[in-house]
Amino acid sequence: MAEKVTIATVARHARVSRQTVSNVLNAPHIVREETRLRVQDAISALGYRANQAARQMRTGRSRLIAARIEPTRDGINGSVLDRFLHGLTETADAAGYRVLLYTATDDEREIATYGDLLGTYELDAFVLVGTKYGDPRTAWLAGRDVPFVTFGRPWDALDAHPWVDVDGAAGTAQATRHLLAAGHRQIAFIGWPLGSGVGDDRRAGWGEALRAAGVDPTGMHRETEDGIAEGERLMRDLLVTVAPTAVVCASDSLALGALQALRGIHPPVSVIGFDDTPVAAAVGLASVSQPLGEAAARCVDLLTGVLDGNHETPTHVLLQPALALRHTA
Amino acid sequence: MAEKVTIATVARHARVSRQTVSNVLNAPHIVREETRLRVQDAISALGYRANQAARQMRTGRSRLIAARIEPTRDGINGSVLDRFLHGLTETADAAGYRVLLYTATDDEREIATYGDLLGTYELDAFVLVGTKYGDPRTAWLAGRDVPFVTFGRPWDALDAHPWVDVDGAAGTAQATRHLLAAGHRQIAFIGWPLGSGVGDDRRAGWGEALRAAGVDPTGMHRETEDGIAEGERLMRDLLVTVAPTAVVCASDSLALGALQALRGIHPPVSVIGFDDTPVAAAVGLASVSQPLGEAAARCVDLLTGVLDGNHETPTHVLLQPALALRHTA
DNA sequence: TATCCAGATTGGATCGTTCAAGATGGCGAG
DNA sequence: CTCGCCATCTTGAACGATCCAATCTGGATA
Repeated sequence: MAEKVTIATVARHARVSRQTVSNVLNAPHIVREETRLRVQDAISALGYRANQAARQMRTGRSRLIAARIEPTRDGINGSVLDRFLHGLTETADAAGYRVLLYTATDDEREIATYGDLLGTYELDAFVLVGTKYGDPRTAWLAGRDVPFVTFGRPWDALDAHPWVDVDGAAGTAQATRHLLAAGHRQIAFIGWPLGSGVGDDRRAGWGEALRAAGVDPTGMHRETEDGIAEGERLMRDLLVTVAPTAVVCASDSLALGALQALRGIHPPVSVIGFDDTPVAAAVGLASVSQPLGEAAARCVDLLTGVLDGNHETPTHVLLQPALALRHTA
Repeated sequence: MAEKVTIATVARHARVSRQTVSNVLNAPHIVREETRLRVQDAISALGYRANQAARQMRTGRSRLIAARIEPTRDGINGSVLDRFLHGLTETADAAGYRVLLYTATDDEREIATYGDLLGTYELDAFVLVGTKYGDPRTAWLAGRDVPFVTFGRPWDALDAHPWVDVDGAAGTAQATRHLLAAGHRQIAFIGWPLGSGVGDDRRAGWGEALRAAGVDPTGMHRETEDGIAEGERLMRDLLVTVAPTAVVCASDSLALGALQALRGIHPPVSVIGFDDTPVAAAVGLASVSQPLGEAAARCVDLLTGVLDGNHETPTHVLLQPALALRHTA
């Protein structure tokens, strides 16, 4: 087993002091070029890597970002988080940060976990996915000046903290316009109960697109909890009440349910889902696709901006989704 | 902002020395009960949390486990990793460890990342998902005595390192027996090219179950890369060549392809997939379900066993899958 | 030649914890 | 009574990096 290589080893090898090596790493511009090159040679020759624990003790920064991983609930939307996390890990890595996972069963426990992570690991920042009205987690973090970014807008106070989000209304509007352009006029919407920021946003995009085209959306939407069975139930209801020729859904789960309700129906009713999950791709369901890798990258950008004390960076980023067209639309 | 609470703060508050506080935390049995309680009161009164960086500097252990997160390839199987990671995070947490994510595009880079993570963060252990014949990653880790566990057997040397796996052969055998019991005799198999450990295992389970029932599996299987389109193609081929009444697939992707090829075919052909992904649940595809949470928990068990120097724990765990029956079988 | 200054380099202190070794006090055996 | 032992607790040093202040160096200036 090779001896442990510390900054002192490098210093001896390059015939300089520890501090000079440290300067080469943290403030290269104040070291004479000749010396700098000698030190860098020694670093690569010895395979030196700065010990993060020691560095952290002095600087108080861990270069660690925390992200929550949830049990996949209905299972379909799980892959959204999966892809987001992948992007986050990749971008954070490039920025010199690592992603630490945590789980929690409820808000209270999650906040307790924050305290634990901050106290023991001195985490630099948090990334929260999905926030709700009056979220106690963001309030707790903000109250302690802990840097964090949310993927998802804080619907009740847009300037409360940095966030990255995808413009859901634009997505459903785009889907609706696509259906309008295909000649549809009876375009229904299946979404989530009133009062959820994301759900209301997606419904609003559909309604506005219809009104802009001179079509009255009144009575053409239905609300329920997420899930395939629920989607199927509401689609059956729509069929007998308003007989739409197309439907836009707030999620792929709902859209899949709708598809099942529409099996065998003629003429075929167009369906567009939301999230472009693998399930959608698998069954050929058209869906609104969120740029998750881009969203993750922007989260890291915002965080590094805050962490490096760069207050000029924007604190809100709203990305545009794309429509993934498949044979259901 | 409250002052930073260190072990010295606690020591003063409880009127003992630093070392006694440390002993209460790490070796409670050598501290007199009265003293121990006084210290514990001080700890909770002050909200003290041991600083991991300082601890790590002294002990050389980070209480960090690394796991790789991959971009979801065909998208369907991504959720498998997702669920595994969730279980890993949860169980590791309970054992006092945290999960750190990393990504890498190829083996060489992944190994470079190992060096980085070990050198900079002094990671305690790695969890690898999926290994292949002659995997350079496990060889590298083993060569440096880095503790690690794989989820998936090392097919070429079962005793090379600790692993947890799910008995794929048992899963396909169970699926096949279910079909046999339903009266099928013409049961085909769609799997992956010969030479992959996992693929060969799953095919073997199917073949053995058939032979055990006195049915000759010769000519009843087809091989291809994973994917929905490929599954569809091979199913069409099977239909015209051997006309099976049921088919077992090595993955849900292949099974979904098979389902598409079978749409409208009468009498219906039964299909059973593998992995019980959300897609399977969504479309009603019967599938072999892996106990992913259990697998993750066992991985953590094995790792803590190795890390705590407990060499009596078993080093291999083979879990049994369950059959999730749905309307396709 | 002496002085000064900016830039480069040096040694010591420090972060919070655990390890190793030493101090204290009570109790039983010789 | 004294010694040694055990249980318990305390003290000093170390982990590996960065920060701080002091020192060194070489060239320009008086």
